[in-house]
Amino acid sequence: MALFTGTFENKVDKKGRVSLPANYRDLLESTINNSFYIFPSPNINALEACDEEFMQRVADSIEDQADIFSEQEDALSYIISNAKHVSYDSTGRFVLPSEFSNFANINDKATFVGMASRFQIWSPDIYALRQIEKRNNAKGMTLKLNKKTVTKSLGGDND
Amino acid sequence: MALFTGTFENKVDKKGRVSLPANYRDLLESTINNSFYIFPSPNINALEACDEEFMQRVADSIEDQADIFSEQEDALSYIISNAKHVSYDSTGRFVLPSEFSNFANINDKATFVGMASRFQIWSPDIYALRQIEKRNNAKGMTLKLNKKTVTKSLGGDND
DNA sequence: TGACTTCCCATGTTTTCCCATGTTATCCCA
DNA sequence: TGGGATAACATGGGAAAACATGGGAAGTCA
Repeated sequence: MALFTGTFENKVDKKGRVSLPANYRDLLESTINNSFYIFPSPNINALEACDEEFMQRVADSIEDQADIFSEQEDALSYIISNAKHVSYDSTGRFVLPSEFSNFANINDKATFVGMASRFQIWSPDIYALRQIEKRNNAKGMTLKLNKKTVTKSLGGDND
Repeated sequence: MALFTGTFENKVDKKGRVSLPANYRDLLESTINNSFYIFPSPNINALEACDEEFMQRVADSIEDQADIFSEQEDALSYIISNAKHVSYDSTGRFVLPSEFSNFANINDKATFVGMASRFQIWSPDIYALRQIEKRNNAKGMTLKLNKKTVTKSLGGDND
């Protein structure tokens, strides 16, 4: 699975085109048609983006975890139904749909934020504020690392 | 998993290039593209670096400990979001991104410090001070080693 | 036909790659 | 074990490639 890391700021031109950061493109290169998915975040004032594999996990989670017609299903299907499948051209640019840039208050610049198996797209101003918060939170917070020898291979894993 | 040990001081040239200590390179040689990850430490005035396996552990741990799209997840993602994937060339050098050298007050020299499964990158001056502190703290301390024959927790693979 | 979208080419900047050099560490043989 | 030969390493600098970005032509849809 892709491992999106780092933060990048790119320009949005008058046509709504943005360069997808080059190393994100590398992580997506296995995908068909140089494409990925964008959807508005359920919780925050930003966009989320992911590859096909991740989106499939979301879809599978609906079937496995959520009772049909439940609120959980609502939340997950919100993602599915609002996700746009976009592809980037030979120069690495994609068109950020206007309803998405409106949603996330993105004007002439966009900040890409790696979130491991997916990434976010923010208005740089809004993200700058969030980043400070994030660092402050990170200071106090402890993350217990999983045991070593992560058994990706065993299929039936142990949690 | 890699075992980074020792301390090394290398020069940062005007292009921001630094030689990764040769024995660190050996430890990373199995990685794709001779690459590793750098991120600002959440707690100290230095940079942290690790291989892909370690970063994947961080990602997996977050996924296990926090719900997706949650506040908790967002805070824990500080490392991932700020980690840059860098690779070193055939002469063993990588480019230290300027935002990182600024963060860690690194100018023309950098100190590499092995920390077992990862390593740190310091401003030599700051590290020298910190080193004295560290030794003073260590003086009175007793340390209990793990049992020998490190059990790989999952009983799974030894490679 | 007009508005919008996609593709292609152009450009300046940044980054990466390649070759060169001096120094240090390692090897080898007497 | 001494000392020269050889290889490994850290470092400099220039050339080539990659990248982000702008603009226009061609294509598409209603």
